[in-house]
Amino acid sequence: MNFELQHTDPQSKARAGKLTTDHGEILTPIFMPVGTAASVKAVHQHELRDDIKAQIILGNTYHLYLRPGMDTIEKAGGLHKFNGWEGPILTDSGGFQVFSLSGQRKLKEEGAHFRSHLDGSKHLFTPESVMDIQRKIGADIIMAFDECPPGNSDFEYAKKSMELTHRWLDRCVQRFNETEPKYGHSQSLFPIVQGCTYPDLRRQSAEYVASKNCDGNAIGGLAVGEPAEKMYEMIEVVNEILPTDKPRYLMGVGTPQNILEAIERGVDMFDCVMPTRNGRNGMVFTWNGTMNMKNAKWKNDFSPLDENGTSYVDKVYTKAYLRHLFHANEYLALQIASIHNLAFYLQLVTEARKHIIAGDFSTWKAGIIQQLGQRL
RNA sequence: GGGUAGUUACCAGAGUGGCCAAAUGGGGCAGACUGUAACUCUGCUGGCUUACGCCUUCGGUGGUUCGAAUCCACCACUGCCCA
Repeated sequence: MNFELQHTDPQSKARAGKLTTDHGEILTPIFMPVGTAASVKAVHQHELRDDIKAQIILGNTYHLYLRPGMDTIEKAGGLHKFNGWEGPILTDSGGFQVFSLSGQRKLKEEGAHFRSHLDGSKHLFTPESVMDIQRKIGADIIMAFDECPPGNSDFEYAKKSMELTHRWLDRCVQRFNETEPKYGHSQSLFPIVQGCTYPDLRRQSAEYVASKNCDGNAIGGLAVGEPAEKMYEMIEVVNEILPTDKPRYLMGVGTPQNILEAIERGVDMFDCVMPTRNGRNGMVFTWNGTMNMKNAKWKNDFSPLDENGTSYVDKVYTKAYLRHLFHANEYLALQIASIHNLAFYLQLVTEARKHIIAGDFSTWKAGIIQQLGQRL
């Protein structure tokens, strides 16, 4: 994998770059649609590729390990073959599930013991097993196994958690270096900075992560309950330390505003369930703010879903029609909203990239943030 | 014509003397959602009120009772069965 830093915004830390994988190029900053269970929910691959113009999608170690299981993924020839997505894929390590399914897990030095949310069966994830699983899944970018502590963790817990994540990182790197890709294309391991909302811990973690000299670096443990300003502050602290010649991935973030703020602070890659999950729940993102498509106000609004949108769904379907589909509980509602929102998120980062290259990112961003804050 | 069951809020449907402005669904109106246990979850849904609370409701009218959606009488309407 190769990363080329192409432009840096003169007014800020925003960057434009090009990431090259064996499955294709990724122009940054980029948003990566989340496809947890080998599927970006409600969206076909051709829509992702041709309409949304997704350049890379996510999969999830925890979910794929439980179902369909590694046996099936291996027999399929890896995740790319299994789900028919020919572009780059990144897999999350399951560290976040250890956090979000916290009622069912026990953390130990060796790894995380947890129960399946599907059938209650007991499992153990270790840094080594998670590397092995991600070799079998075969994503282009794989993530280190970390602990993601809650945003309101106290310093002592955050410190212990970070140190555990660092020890796990050593083991991930070692296992990664001892093993080979299975399907003829290369894989890169990204380590994850933790440290909660404590600048000292974040610095320490960023130093540690940077010292591993991996192909790219991730910032985890943000947008987990802390105020947005804290998140921005942590991004600034961390990006002072993470190398500029490697891509930086802010995990799980976020709102369009969050993404623009993070781009301005030097982040290159994003993923978030928001466009898809919130879309399925009726929320549509536009340049002028969000719309709750279930609301009565759209009942007889026959204007296009989004006049400024780039997706075909924006012109073909009206607001009134989408509202009707949500009320009628039609599957098409989920598809339209998901496709629109993902296309919007990709348009957002594509526009950001253009303005970084044009050299007026910060000015442009300030205006856009204003518009995005509205509730339509 | 005879018998029988019923009539409860937008709909369906519990409730059969006080704890009932009335369970529960659905529908409706809002809100939430950030490395997806999520086509999910939360709140509201007679009127006035921020709230406490007050007022008007359970087919209609009249009655019994300290007190009625609940008991009685008559009337109206509906379903089913028999002619």
